Amino acid sequence: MAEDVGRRRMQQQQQEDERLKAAAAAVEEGVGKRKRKRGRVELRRIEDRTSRQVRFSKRRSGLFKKAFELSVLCDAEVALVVFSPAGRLYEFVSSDTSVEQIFGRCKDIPDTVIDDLNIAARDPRGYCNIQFDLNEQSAPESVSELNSFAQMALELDVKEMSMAELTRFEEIVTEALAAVKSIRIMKVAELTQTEARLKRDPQKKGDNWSGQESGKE
Amino acid sequence: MAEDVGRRRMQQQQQEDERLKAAAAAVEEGVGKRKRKRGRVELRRIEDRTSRQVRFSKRRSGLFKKAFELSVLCDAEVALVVFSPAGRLYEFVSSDTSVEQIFGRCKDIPDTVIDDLNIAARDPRGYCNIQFDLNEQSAPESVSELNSFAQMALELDVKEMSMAELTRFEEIVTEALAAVKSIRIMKVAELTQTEARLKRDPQKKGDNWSGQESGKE
DNA sequence: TACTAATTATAAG
DNA sequence: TATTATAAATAGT
Repeated sequence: MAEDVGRRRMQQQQQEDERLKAAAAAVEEGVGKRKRKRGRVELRRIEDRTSRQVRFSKRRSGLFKKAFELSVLCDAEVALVVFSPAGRLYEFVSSDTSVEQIFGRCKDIPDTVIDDLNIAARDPRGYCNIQFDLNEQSAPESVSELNSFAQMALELDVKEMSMAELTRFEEIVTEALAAVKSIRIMKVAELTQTEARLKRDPQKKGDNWSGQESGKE
Repeated sequence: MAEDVGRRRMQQQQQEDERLKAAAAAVEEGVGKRKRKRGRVELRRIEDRTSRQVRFSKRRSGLFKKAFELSVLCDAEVALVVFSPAGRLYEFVSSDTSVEQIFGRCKDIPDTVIDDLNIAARDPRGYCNIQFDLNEQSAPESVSELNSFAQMALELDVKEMSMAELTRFEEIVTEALAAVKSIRIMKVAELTQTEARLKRDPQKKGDNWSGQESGKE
């Protein structure tokens, strides 16, 4: 209604006003300390080490979560590899394919589009058979932690480890433990949900996507 | 302070109330069409093709943007590959490296597949370097536990585990952690002895585990 | 780590 | 594609 519209405009106006006020205040202050507004960031490398670390952690979580959601919601295959500035590896792969396999498929496909962000889109032509059984219901972060562990477990020889390495390894096992715990917790949640679902739809028994394409929607 | 807390709770309560109101209103309306609230999504595959396509497009953009930002802000190396449900390939790589190069750093493990929830190897025996024959004579119980863990990590499919198995696995990881700790402690003792010896015969070797960052990321 | 204030992302239209 | 109400992510504490 008119009232609604009016209120909306007011809210927007309010926000705009705030910005202007803040800007004006900043100018009037004439101070060089530009306390950046919350939530906003300049898109450039964060110089402060600690700050960078913290943001890396937060944004990494967010990124992996998004990747996971995309894979589930849209039935897409996603492979994500991130090296922290410290060189730690985090990875996520949506299907049961290996990272090698997914990345390997890129080689044979010619570039079609490349935009300004270094994002390339290619037309696979013959590679359209995407059939997977998504089972993932878990947190990507935990998963990548677990992967880090697995990788180290494979690469390292414990008896030859230096103290630093051993200490690091201990950290990783700690992380792995956390990861397993979180996976188990989510499993519990999952089972709880399933239980609830079964009460409503006693027929559907799980998220089994295979051969469900022509079903009722 | 109590006021603060109270206010916070009130805000939360308010949000909750809104949801409940909306829900109640919907029910009272007696309309069967449950209009999902804007912005919210259930984390499951979108059945409707068109809708799925649209969301894929939007979310893909968001994901790539996030990946880009992470790489710039946090100086991280990022490689992202996405196959749309239609089979089209999108990729992003930070820096000037290629996808293959970035990924190459992950796969020093021959014949081994590690993906997000699958921790598996075709022939673990040949590649698992974790051998605790360090002190054959006095091999503590924890060591064999750790071997068991490594074995399981290689052989088991975490996402397929039942609750019981997952719980057991968690126990084992816990034990593994204890094992690593004890090994490290032994190492400390060992180094202490060595140190004393080195005082007469100085020949130190540095063990630089580059990229040491305290804590988690 | 948790919280709050803002910014962003995004589902529906 | 643009709009907008909501939900999420997240910068700064």
